Amino acid sequence: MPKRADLSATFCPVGRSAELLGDRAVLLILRDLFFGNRRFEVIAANTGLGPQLVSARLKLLESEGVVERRAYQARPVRHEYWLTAKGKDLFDVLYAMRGWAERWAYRAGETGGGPAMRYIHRACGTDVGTATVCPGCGEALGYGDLKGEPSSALRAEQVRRADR
Amino acid sequence: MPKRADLSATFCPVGRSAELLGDRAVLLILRDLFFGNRRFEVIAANTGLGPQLVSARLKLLESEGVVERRAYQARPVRHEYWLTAKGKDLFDVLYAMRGWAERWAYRAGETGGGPAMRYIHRACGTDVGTATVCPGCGEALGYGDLKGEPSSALRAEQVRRADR
DNA sequence: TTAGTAACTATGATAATCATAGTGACAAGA
DNA sequence: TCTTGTCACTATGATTATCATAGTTACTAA
Repeated sequence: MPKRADLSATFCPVGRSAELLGDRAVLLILRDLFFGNRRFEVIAANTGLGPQLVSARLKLLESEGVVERRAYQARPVRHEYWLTAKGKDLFDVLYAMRGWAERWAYRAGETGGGPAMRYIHRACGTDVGTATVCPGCGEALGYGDLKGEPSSALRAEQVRRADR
Repeated sequence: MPKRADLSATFCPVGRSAELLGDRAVLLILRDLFFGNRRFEVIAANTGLGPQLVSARLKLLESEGVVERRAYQARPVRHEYWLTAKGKDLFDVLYAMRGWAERWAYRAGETGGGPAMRYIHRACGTDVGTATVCPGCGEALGYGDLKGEPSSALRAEQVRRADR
């Protein structure tokens, strides 16, 4: 294909986000980062993406200020990838995507009853379902307020992916 | 590139959403549909996408049950594209993308002071900023609760795009 | 008959992606 | 020392998606 169209100049905010987020590799890597996976190999394995794509996207995310590289050991120098404040602020987007999928993208009983990924409001312990406001205490929910727990089906899949 | 990897089988809800939403063309078309643009040519012009891409993505969105075709005239038969309930439920995702862009993707003063796109809570008239809960009355905000108003810079861009 | 409109389809050049294999820098054990 | 192992990548070639541009279909209106 020819060079992908550049959306960074548009005044539309969805267009500007789409420049970065309208890419499956970026979304999958962000998901992993929110999940706590910070190592290159772990991200590559869990996303199923090839190493050149992971490398290219992490460089892009770093240049956009969404991710930062931190050395976790010298000799040999090795790095981890951490979300910046700008990166953490993308939580709402991924959480909304997750909510939509929970409501529309599963056949009945596919995950064994509950949601594929359960979220608990840390402050009050309520299972929030797919809400953006806690149904227990009425507080608005953002990154840090929630504790995610994958269903057993999802956990099993992650273990399978790690073994490769 | 080779056939894009299939994410429809993963148990991860973000992965399932990314299958559809991890694509700039899809996001731009959805944006237009939420904006009220329902005609093929209008969408093609405003997104800047070529007609084959628009055609392919609208077919995809229709097959996913996100969009439905409605004839708006017979002789010659012409169709418009409308969001279904499943489609309208994607509002939270696009609204979160917009919020993130408003907070991070503009240089100071680029839009002339305010946000690129302003949202007003219909029920109480409050400008909600980028909140998911109305700062005026405390209600949770979803599709239908909000009235969007593009900034003058964004309006000007839309007019420019329409003239082509 | 000619021009116009809306919604597409066809064609060819180019670039992004996948699968697979390979590299560099070091540590640990035999 | 030699081999094996780990982590984070880079290199290569086949394949396919995308862009730009032009063309098609089915009508209406002048």
